[in-house]
Amino acid sequence: MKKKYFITTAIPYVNARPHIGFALEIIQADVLARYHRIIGDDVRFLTGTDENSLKNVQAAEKEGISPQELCDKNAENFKYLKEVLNLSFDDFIRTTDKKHIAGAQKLWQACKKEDIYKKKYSGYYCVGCESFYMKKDLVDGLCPEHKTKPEVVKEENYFFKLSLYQNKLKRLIESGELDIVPKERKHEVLSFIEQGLQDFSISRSAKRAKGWGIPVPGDEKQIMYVWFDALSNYITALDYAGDQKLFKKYWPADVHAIGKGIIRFHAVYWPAMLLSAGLPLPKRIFVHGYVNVGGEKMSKSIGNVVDPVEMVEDYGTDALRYYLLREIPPTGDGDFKIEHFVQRYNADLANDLGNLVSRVANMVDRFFHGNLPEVEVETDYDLERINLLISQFRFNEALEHIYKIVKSANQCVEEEKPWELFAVKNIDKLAKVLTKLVVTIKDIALILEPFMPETSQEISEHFNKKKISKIDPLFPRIL
RNA sequence: CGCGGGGUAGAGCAGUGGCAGCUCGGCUGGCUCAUAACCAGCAGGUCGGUGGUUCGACUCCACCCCCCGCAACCA
Repeated sequence: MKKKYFITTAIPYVNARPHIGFALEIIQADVLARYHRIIGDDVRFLTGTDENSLKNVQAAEKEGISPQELCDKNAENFKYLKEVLNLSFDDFIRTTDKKHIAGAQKLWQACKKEDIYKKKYSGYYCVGCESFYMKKDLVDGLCPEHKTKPEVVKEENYFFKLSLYQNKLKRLIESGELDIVPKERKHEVLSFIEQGLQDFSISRSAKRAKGWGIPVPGDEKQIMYVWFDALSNYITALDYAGDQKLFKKYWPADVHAIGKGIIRFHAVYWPAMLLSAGLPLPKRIFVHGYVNVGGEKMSKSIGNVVDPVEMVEDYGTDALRYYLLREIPPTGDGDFKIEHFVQRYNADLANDLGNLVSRVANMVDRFFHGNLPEVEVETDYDLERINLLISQFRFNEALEHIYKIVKSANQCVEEEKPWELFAVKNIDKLAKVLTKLVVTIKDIALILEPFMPETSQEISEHFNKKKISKIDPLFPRIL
């Protein structure tokens, strides 16, 4: 019986194009998914889009189309990442999908009756922003965006009794039953819980949401708070509201991959919702950091948003995958700089790996006309170590380790000097040396598969041919 | 005292109670199979500051300074 492995990413809003930060998240998840398939697990890898936001209504109005049309159009930008980034996700959930809407409502109803209650709420509401502000966020009592005086709006919403779950959540997280990686994030969540959990609003008035969103079951004047809606995607995608075949097979999630900005929703709200509904909790939450650009936070107003699609058009999928996985620390913040990208590309991909492959292919071609005699060789590198690092989410270190093997292969060429062996006609030794190099390259290709699937396949195919010919540069240098 | 992360070579980053390390860049050699690639070596650091624990602190503790996120709908 195969072990199942269910991994998810967060579902981003569709009102902006995918940026490099989300690319990091989904690529990390892809590495895990691919790795677990290789070790024989029954993998399901889910991603999708969060579409029930008021912003979509506003943007659609501007373009003169319906919110659904806008979402349909924008969701394509995210689905398209599958080709652009060579991702292996099996399912793509949209929060406007029928099965999602039904599932979110089912989850709402599955929550304990006493956990959901109505409460009057008042706040400062800016008509321009169509959102509430806390008093402390106002500038001289005015909306920071529109500089207008917000209305004091009183509204009755549904609340979730999060406070009830404080101790239970603390216990589950402390014990690691709900594991949060890395430890710093776990401590952060625990310290947040210890400060005391407040009940949170899980609905808003349908009028204020302009009717866009998932209606609260039994009360069409209210729609669900987007987080209640969005979080449920992890089970609605598994047909939680349908035949539950997938749900029974794959839930609970083995890993939720998320960014540090939404950890509270995943580590506190979501488990509490599941507890209330009597459903199993995810096993692990993997929290990555943010990708800054040139030392600054990526933002539209600064205009420094990096588009992964453009990067791939310019440099290729595997180059981007490699850079993000190697250069950005898996759980800390990283800095994206095109100069560093070029440096990594030239040094690691072109000079070390690409050139190794070229020189070895060329020597086999030149010295043996592509036909290596069969010889036994031994290798001495530790591939298990790399698997361990991947399973611990240490992608950068795993790649570093792989590159030690690449480096040692290049050293081996220098030490053995195959061209000299050829010159003195020491063919036995020459065959051994080149065979060892070919075996090493094939192993490198295999172990690289989760990180750079296309490159891995290209190398494997070339070196598994009966006749090994010269090969075109895998990564031409960027000048 | 709101929460969290960080300060190590020119740049980017690892790191561990016991000689400070990696990559890039710079310099010097070697090699010619290869994508002007590869290999060896050299230069470059008071490991943010102060105090403490210790035979010994970059590492542990305390305090301080500086940078960066978050502070309840941003991956």
